[in-house]
Amino acid sequence: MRDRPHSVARAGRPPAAASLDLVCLSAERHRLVVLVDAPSTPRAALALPWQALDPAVGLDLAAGRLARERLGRAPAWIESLGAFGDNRRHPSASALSVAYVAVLPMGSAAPAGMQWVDVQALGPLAPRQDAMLRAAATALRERMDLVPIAFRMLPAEFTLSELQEMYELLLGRRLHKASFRRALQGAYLVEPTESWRSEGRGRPAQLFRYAPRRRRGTRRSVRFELLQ
Amino acid sequence: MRDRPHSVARAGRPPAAASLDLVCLSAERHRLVVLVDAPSTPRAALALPWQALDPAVGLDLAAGRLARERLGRAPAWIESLGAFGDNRRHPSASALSVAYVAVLPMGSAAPAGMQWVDVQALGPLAPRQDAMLRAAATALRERMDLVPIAFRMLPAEFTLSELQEMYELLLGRRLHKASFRRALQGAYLVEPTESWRSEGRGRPAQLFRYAPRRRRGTRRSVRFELLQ
DNA sequence: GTAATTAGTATCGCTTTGTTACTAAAGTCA
DNA sequence: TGACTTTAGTAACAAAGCGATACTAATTAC
Repeated sequence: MRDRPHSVARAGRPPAAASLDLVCLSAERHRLVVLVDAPSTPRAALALPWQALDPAVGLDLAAGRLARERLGRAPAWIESLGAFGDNRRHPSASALSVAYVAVLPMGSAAPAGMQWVDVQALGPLAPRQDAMLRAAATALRERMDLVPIAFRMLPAEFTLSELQEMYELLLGRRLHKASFRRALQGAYLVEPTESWRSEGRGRPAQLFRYAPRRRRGTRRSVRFELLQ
Repeated sequence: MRDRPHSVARAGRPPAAASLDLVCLSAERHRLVVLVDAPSTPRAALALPWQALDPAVGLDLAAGRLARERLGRAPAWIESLGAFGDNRRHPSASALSVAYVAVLPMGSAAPAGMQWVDVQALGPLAPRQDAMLRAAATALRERMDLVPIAFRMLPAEFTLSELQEMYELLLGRRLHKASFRRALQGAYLVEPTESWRSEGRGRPAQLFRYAPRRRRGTRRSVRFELLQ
């Protein structure tokens, strides 16, 4: 077994001052999945990938490196999730953790030594990492209006039904097909490709790609209905 | 001069592993203001309030205490802003900082030894604290749809014109009076009081208070227009 | 008194949105 | 082959939302 960062704490050396954790999310068959280290024994506790925080390296840079190292590729999107340190246990035994949230397109294979796990049916996670996971899921939902997260969780070419299903997965509710497409068209965010995909039964679907175009900034009224 | 947390670094002792910083925002005459330590000399650099992070205390708890200590009262709203550590200088000389953002109602007096400063016309701030301030202003704008931030930046009783001006200040654009009030009424967020306020010229305005009522969850369509 | 100023509302027309219903193109199965 | 099912995609209508203009109301300034 390779010498993983875990061993810093496991070996009994003084725990690092802080850890850097990665919540990497993706989708699989209408389920939100998170990337965890494959447990060495079937009953071992699961853990999000993490490493000791190197004070000499900037956070964004260190998080990007951690992601590329563990994923074998750059994530489709990564952003700071925040600091976590409310006395909840963490595999590093550190008092403080800095977490980043990242996404991969659905269907990405799990890197060696890791696996995708349904966030709904997730085994025991250290309490602080559990808080990170819940914060990450909330962050995806709250930021998908501002950042093209749903598009990043799809392959480069996708059908509009896949896009709508991704939105439904992240929002946790059903959307209306005609309204969804009308709003999407009005936003000039996608462009059609020449390809069509036939997926078993039914009419083939046209493939689109994310290609946002400059459009008139139509600032809308204030939304009060999400408050409280 | 009292022994401020600053002296931890200034005295030449080993810098703390991390700092805990507070970006406390409020409003003054259509300007967003931030609370800074009053400089000892007129040309000294300004600094956001901060202290060395105690690893034994949870982050939310420590931030709440720091706020109450420095403000002399609990803030009207406080929330984690994130971790900052990208090699930018910080008064603590620490490699890592955890920041919280808080708001006080407009018109709150600055505590002793501190002052409100217009965020637009702000003197030199340590680069990392400058990044926190910009992140805090962005966080207010992006989260005011989900959290009643504008209401927390007003006194308990306020006029609808004051509320609209607060929204305009945070959003950075003008809003339409009739539309604003129609949307507000439809959301059942405020209730009128018996009081009216006469503010110099013009017709007196009725005072309202924030009193959100249970309302039918009218989930709306997806917003694509803020993307990219 | 009249004018100016701010608060608050009514109404109109346009846009956005939800719904129902439709057409299109594929597979399934008798 | 042809009826049925399934999924993709669109049309059309009604209802709701929204922006603009214009109005009334209550106060101060003169």
